[in-house]
Amino acid sequence: MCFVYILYTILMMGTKTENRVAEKSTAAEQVYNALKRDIITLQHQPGVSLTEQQLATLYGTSRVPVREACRRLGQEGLLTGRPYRGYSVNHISLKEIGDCFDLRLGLESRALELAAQRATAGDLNRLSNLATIEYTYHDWDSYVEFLDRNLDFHIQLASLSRNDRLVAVLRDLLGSMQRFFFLGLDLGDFASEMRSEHEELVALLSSDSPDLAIGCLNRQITSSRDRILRALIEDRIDLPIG
Amino acid sequence: MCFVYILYTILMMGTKTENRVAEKSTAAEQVYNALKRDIITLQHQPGVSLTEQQLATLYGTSRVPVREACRRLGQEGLLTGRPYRGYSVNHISLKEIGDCFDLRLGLESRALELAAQRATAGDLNRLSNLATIEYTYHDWDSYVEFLDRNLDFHIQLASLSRNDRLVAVLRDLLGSMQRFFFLGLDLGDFASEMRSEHEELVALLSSDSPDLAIGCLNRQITSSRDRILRALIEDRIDLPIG
DNA sequence: CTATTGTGCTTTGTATACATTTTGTATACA
DNA sequence: TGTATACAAAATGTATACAAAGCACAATAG
Repeated sequence: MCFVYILYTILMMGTKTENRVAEKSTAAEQVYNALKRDIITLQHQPGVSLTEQQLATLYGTSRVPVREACRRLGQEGLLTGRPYRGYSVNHISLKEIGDCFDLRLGLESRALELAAQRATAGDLNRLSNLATIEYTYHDWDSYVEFLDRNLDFHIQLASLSRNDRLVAVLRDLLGSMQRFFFLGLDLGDFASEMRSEHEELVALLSSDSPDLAIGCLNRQITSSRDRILRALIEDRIDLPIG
Repeated sequence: MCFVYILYTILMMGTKTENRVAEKSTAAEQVYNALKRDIITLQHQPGVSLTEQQLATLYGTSRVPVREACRRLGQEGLLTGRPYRGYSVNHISLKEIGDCFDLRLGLESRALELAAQRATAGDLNRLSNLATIEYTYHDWDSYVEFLDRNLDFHIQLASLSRNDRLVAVLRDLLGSMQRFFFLGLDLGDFASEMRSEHEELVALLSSDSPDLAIGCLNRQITSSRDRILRALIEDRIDLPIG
């Protein structure tokens, strides 16, 4: 291994990853958040066409902030915009679900590998506070918040890798994957199964068993994917294949 | 393994990954390309401040297309924009180089793993055509084109995974990493060392040795990182650490 | 002398008017 | 009847004018 990289590795032990500050809400930011939420919760269903003017009146602003929001969401994989022809909400295909989970596996595995090398005891303590998530059955708002906290846990876990770039990519990916959980599934089952997984993961990390933790995470992500796929099939929810 | 995923896997064997069509050049697209090129080649040096108006006059257009280009480049990690305060070209720190290479390792490893399962003989033939890259020593234009083709090779290799999402992320990442090669290094050495690596990789893939191929790729990426880090140190190029 | 507040300048944020492109439709012609 | 062309409608792409926000610096009160 290159001696420079050893130096680099040592330096990284001490660096702090920047915590994203809450940015002040500009109109473009608000439209971005609202539109993203509405797409994720399927208020705008996959495949429907959206025009800038339409969204502008819907969210009470002009076309410019809408435009910016649409471009961002386009890059995150929730929208597709064709020049001079407007936007359409991306379809959720079986292929896309598989692609996203494959990518997620790669990213989170790598992040956890790095996190095991770099995380401190204090980091793990702070993380364990996020691990336990309350959830009341069949309450929609509660479920939305549960998903938010679940996302946050995975982001914070990845942040222990101290790799800002990786975390940024993962944040976008997990954000757009939230949509999968709103496909008309029986949501209760998911939450109850996912609850204990976080604690298991933190425990393995705390006991300094990186390989076990990575295996555990892989099993969890894989089973999450399979839960979704199985539920889709069993509930006979029609999705495009490719 | 979930039975549904087995079905999914079989289906994926036959799917074709969409080839990105060359989009017609709108002004925003042109500014994006020009600005990206100028940042990568360090015409705009790391750390300098840029204003929308300044860029608009520089590239001969109005602020709107410039704005869009800046937002895209911001999301790709080349620029940082602070609200009401303009943009600045991101610094290249040792930490960022390390972060990017770590992420790249994770992404390309995963892609190659999938590619080994899914690629056909025809795919590998087509790829091997891209593997050999001509390069004339100490010719700047030639070196730029060499880097472009090197990028293309890695993108096409990753495309064999049939995972569009992964490819999109990798494309952005590798694009912003191009900048590392323009830090005033002796470029000739890099090119000559990198040339044979592609062929070795394709050969291992063709001989159906996925594990060897992944190991080979990992060594190549790691040594590429170390070449850059070592050259930076030896040439005494001052970079921020964190 | 220090801290705070106000003022002005710079730059982005937003709205709106206009240009350009795409696509569908109607019509003329073979 | 089929095809090609011209035109109209709808949407984004671009430019510009104005509003809002941040920051530096000076003036002022303590």
